Amino acid sequence: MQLSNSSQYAIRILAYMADKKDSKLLNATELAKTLYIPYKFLTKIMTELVKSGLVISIRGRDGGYKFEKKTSEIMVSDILAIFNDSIKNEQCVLGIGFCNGLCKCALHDQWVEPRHLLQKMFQESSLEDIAGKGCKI
Amino acid sequence: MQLSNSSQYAIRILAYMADKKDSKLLNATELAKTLYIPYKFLTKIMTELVKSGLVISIRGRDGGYKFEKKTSEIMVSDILAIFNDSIKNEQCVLGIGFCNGLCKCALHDQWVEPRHLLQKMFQESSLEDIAGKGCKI
DNA sequence: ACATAATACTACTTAAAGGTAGAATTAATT
DNA sequence: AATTAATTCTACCTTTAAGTAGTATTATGT
Repeated sequence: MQLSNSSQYAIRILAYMADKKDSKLLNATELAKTLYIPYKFLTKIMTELVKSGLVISIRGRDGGYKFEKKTSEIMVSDILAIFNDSIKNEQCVLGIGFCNGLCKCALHDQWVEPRHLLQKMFQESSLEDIAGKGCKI
Repeated sequence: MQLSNSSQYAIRILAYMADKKDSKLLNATELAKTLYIPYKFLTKIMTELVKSGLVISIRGRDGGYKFEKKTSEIMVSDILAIFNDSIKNEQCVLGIGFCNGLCKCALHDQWVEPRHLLQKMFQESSLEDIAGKGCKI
């Protein structure tokens, strides 16, 4: 019952970047060291974030990453979507095919509220909101 | 963001068994067919449940499984514990080492309430409560 | 032009979850 | 005693997530 490592890392990276958004560019080496994320894995994740249009990359010497969009416009749920970690309404806690009003799983009724709260949490938290909150590690 | 297959299967199996608890014994073949769970994987899971003391197995002809404890005394959280799927208080949504009051992750404050609701859901749902609710598949 | 320092790409390796196969064991019925 | 139908054990296979390695590409500064 947890997010994938990629999602966790991505949120931590972007929250850190949001905190430091005054600085022009942040490069992979610095991010990896600061956040204790394996360098090669981090660059893989960053490339995903670039392809998804959340951040821009500048290659070559003095290059690095910066946001493409405003941090107030990037929600945590947007990040989860990139790594197929979204919590969908149809998602059944017991993994049965169709879990809705007609045919619902044994835990369906209990699951509705926590799921909704999770969705709300991810959909309503922007990077601006969470920037610089708490520790990095 | 979901339970392991083993946990999902185990809950579905036990909820079904709780529903049919009038019948003396339920065997793996019937459970696998009814619940559309791969037979061999189901027996593997059942053996875990036996070892954990939730159910008793009777070997040999006319054998099968039945509950060791009352279904009102088995909570969903007990099942999750068997498959290392419990939601713990220390569990950080962003996977950082120590996420508490002193050093907390960027999403810590938002995570507290959903996590608590999830824990509550699992800790307060007994097999008796969820027996026979909804569909099986 | 060249050296340097950065990202991007391709491919591979490792670890864990998910699932399968087959033989061994057990117990009831005949 | 033999047959049958059930669980259990050991070992393996498959798939996916996680992580690594090496090279190619790009752009800056000298």
